[in-house]
Amino acid sequence: MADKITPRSVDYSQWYIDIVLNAKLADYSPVKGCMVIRPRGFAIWERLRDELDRRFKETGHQNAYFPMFIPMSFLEKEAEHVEGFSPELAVVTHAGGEELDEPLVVRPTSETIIWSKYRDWIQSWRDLPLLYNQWANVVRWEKRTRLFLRTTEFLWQEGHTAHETQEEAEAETATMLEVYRRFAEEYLCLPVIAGRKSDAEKFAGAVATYSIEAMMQDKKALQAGTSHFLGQNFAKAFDVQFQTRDGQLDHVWATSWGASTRLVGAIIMTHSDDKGLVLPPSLAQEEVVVIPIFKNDNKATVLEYANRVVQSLKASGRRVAFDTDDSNTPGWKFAEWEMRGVPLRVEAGPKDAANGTVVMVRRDTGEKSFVSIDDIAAVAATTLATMQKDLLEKARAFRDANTRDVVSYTDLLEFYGKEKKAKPQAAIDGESHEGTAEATGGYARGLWCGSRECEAKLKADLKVTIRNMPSDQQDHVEGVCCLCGAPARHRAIFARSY
RNA sequence: CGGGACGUAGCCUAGCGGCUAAGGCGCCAGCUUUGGGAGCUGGAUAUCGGGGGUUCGAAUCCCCCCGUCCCGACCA
Repeated sequence: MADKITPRSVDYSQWYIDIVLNAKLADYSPVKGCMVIRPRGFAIWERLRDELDRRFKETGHQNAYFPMFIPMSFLEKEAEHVEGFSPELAVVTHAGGEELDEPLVVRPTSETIIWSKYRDWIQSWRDLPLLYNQWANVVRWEKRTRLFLRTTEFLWQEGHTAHETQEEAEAETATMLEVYRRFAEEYLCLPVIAGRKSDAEKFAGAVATYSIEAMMQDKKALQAGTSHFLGQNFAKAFDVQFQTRDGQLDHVWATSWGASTRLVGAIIMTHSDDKGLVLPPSLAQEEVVVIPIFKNDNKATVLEYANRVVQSLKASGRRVAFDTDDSNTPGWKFAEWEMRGVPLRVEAGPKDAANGTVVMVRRDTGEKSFVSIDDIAAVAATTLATMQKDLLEKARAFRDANTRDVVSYTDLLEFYGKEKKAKPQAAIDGESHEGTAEATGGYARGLWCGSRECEAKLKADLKVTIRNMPSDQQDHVEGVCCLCGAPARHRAIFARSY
């Protein structure tokens, strides 16, 4: 098998690609910009999806499915929406051997087709709220793609809700942002900052966009989920009116919210190391791999012993892989299962069989311990629970260590380094490509006046953007904008981003 | 969409105008081994990314196209 994982310190982008490919999570496709998700990668998505779906249902949402083909004219009904998406649309012009009367857009998102139906389904305040979600694929023709992080076609869920009042819709937007925040932290071990996007970064057609932002190991930010307050924009575009409690007609208030297979990329980039994938136990296809270590003369004994270990773990509800292959050495298997990101490795050899113990090794820390076979199930359970907490805390500590408060433009310049680019080690060694952006900076937290000009200047000078304005940090915004010195209106998180 | 690098077996690489395209890893068979990526023997696998051109002769030189990666522009 491949043992080629480029160290992060040499080339972070290549490290990420090496992990995705070598851990067999995904592969390239014959169509540019698309990806094939392989079983080990899809298993992560499935677990993530099932848990998120559970949380949606817990908060009162139902699943539905809308078609992937959308009449071009639908998109054109909301001006900002079509303007935002038109550069990345895939359009079907021919079907059934004939040219279509009206081109069909392959959905880049489903607001328009969904609102065209909401118009039929909503008449009275008694029909509200409408809380629907769909799991689907969408297509956005991207110029520059990266496995999981930005692909032409990707999988996601999109929630679309309709409400009686503005307050109710805004509350829904906040509720779903909180669902994402908790899900990211509890289940994916991704510490995130929840907040509102600047106008420049908001969704095409939204009144306000909120996001959760995670920090990758190269200190760049990655948007891991979004929740939009759409106001009455789509209701007006699709003429969705309802009869209010006092007999008036009013347009409904809307939200939409989504998270995608990009989350898989975020998980890989947050937790993994130079040996391969590291996964939160919650997401791992197998939580434990049991590796028997035998010689020909003790093979039967060891396998029987190891099988007892496997049965004990399975009986306690663990997802277990049992690697009985006899053509590879234990060392090879250790490396292989580490690359695959299995959280716990249990080694059972002749010495262990004699002592009634096993060797247990944590993937995240490499820590080894000897455990009695009688305790294996209990110890595995507590160790996995600990790992789930530790991964979050490790990521949080990394983020906090790379977050700095800034008060002036000078601070920002110093933090991010003006146009600073480092040659990767490969280039220094005389090989290959131009420099990749050095892992400088991180999150800068500072005050902002709210002007588009300041934001644009920062992006032009340093490629740094406002990630969001943290919802829980908008009290006591007193002082001046760290960019222009005008009175500040918001506290913002700045970063380079994916 | 612009700039750069690359494309030879599943993967990595050699060959850079001349005979039957070479090696390592992996794969298959057998033997042997197994506590951190074992060893021996035998075997299979290449329209040299695709098309066109130059030439007596092209993996090798030229043109066009396609793809991947990196940088930029664009973008959630």
